Amino acid sequence: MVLEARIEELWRFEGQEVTLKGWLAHKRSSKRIHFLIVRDGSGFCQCVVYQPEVPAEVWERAERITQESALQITGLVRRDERQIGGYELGVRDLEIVHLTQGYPITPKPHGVDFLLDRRHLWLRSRRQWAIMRIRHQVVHAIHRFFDERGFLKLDAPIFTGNAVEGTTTLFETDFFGQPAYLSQSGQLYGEAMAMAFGRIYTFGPTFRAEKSKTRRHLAEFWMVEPEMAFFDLEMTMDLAEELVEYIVQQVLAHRRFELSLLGRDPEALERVRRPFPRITYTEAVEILRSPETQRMLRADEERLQAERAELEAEAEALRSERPAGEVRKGEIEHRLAEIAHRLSEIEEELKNIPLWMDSARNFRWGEDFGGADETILSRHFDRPVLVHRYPAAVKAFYMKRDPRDERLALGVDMLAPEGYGEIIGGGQREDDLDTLIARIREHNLPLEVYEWYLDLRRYGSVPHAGFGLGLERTLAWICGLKHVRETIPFPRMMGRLFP
RNA sequence: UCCCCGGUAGCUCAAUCGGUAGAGCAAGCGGCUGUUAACCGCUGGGUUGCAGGUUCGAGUCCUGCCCGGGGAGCCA
Repeated sequence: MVLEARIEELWRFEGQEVTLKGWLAHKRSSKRIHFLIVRDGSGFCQCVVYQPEVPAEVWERAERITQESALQITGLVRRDERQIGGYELGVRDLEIVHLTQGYPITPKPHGVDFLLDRRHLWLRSRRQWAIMRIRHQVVHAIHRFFDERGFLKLDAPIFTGNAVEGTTTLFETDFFGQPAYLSQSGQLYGEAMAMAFGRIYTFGPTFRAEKSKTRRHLAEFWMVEPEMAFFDLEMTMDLAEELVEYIVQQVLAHRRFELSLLGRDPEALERVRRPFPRITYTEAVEILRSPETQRMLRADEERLQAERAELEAEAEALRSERPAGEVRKGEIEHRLAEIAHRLSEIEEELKNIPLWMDSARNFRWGEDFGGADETILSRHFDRPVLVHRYPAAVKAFYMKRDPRDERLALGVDMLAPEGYGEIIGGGQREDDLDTLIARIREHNLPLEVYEWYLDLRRYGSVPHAGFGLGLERTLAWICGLKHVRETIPFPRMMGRLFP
C-alpha cells in the first residue's frame, strides 16, 4: 500500500515511499539523471530520476515528459539540505497522466501583457503560488479576527439601486428593465445590519468604473467592511489598528516561506506593531509642507543617483570583463537584465521627485491628498499611519462632523508604509436625522432613494462607525509587490476582461 | 478626459546617420553522473501593430488609427 502525500507535508514521510500527484513545473537533465521539479498545488519538490535505479520504461517516460505535463510519481522521501523545502524524492515509478505539448509560459522572463493574457496558466507559477497562499492567509485571518470579537459576517447586495457617492464611477447594469449599479461599497447596508446585530462585517467584491490605469487600481476588488453600533472614531481607529496588526502577524506566523519566495524582507513587517502613529489631517498638512519633507526627498534623490551610478558601473564591468570560468554566462545576462530594469525604475522615480517636492511644498489645507502626498506621508513612519479628522468638504455626506470643529469630519484613513497608499478608509457616521437630510441635500443627492437609510436614524439611532479595508492593496503591501493586479486570481481592470 | 513610454521570431530584446532584419531563451536533434532560471554544439524559425505618405531605398522619418504599459485626476 503506497502512501499518498502532498508536498507540503513531505517532511512527515522521511525515509518512506510516497506517491505525489501533480504537474511538471521544470526539468533539468544530464545523461543519466533527470531533475524533475514537480508541483502539486501545496508546494514544489525536486524529484530525482537516476537511470540505474529505475526500470527502462520509467526512464523513458522521464525523458519524454514535458513542462506542465500531469503526472503521478512514486519514490523515497529523503532529506537534502540543498533543496528549498529541505526534502526531495528519489523516484522509483512515474506515470504520465497527461502529456503536455507547447506550454507557453517558460521559466524565462515574460512581459506583463503576455502573462495577463494567460492568467489562467500564469497562476501555476511559483511566484503566483506564493501570493495566492498569502491571500488565503489574509482572508482567513480577517474572518478569524472578527469571529473572535463577536462580529457576524453578513453580506450586502451586489446590485444596488442607489449610489453611495456619485454615479460616474458606477457600473450600470440592466435589472429587469430598471437601471441597477454594481456595488461600490456595502457600507449603507452594513449600517442597517449593525443596528440589527450590533457588530457585523461584510466581505465581498466591489466595483469601481474609475478610468484609472495605475498600480493601485482594479475595477473589481475585495473589501472587508466592519460596522459597529455604539462605536466612535477613537474606538474605530483602535479596531483598525488591531486588525492590521493581526493580519500581518498571522502572515508572518504562517507564510514566511512564501514571503521569502517573493523576496519580501520580513523585518519591515515585524515592525507592524501597535500603537500605530495617529496624526490629524492638519498635522499631516504641516508635515507635507515642512522643510523635513523637502530634506527627505532631496536625500531620496541623492540616494537614487548614487544607486544609479553604482549599477551603471556594475553593468559596464559585466559587459567588458566577461569573467569566464566560474561565473556562468546566464548569470551575467540575468544580472544585466535586472540592472536595466532597476535603472528604468530609478529614472522614473528621479523624474517624479521634483514634482513631489513641488506638490508637497504647495499643498493647501482643505485639499485631499493625492497619491504622491500619501507616499510622502507614509515615508515619515516605519509602520502604517492613521490620518484622522479630514476637512468635511472632501468627504462623503454620511460622515459625522467633529463637534469641536465643524469644518472637520470624524473620518480616518490608514496609509500603508513604503508608498503603498491608502488601505483603510472609514469613520464615524452621522446619526442625527435632520443633519443627515441636510447633508444629502447639500450633496445634491436624491432623497427618495435614501429613505430606507434615513429610517436607521428614525428608529433607535445610535453613534456608530465603521471602515473599509481594501484586500488587494493590503496584500500588495504585505507581499511587497509593485502592482495590485498580481494579488487577485483574475484581475479586472480597464481594458482587461479576459481571461 | 489629459500627459509620458512602448508595439521587431513562440518569449525577452538589439538593429549606429534612412542602406543585406540579429542575439539570447524556448522548440527539435546531439553531448554531458547532482542540477538549482544548469551547461556545450547544431538546426528550423520574420507581412517589423494597422493604413497612408516622404524617399533610389523605411524597423528607423511624417500623418492618422488600434493595442499595451506607467502616471494625473478619482479612489481601497
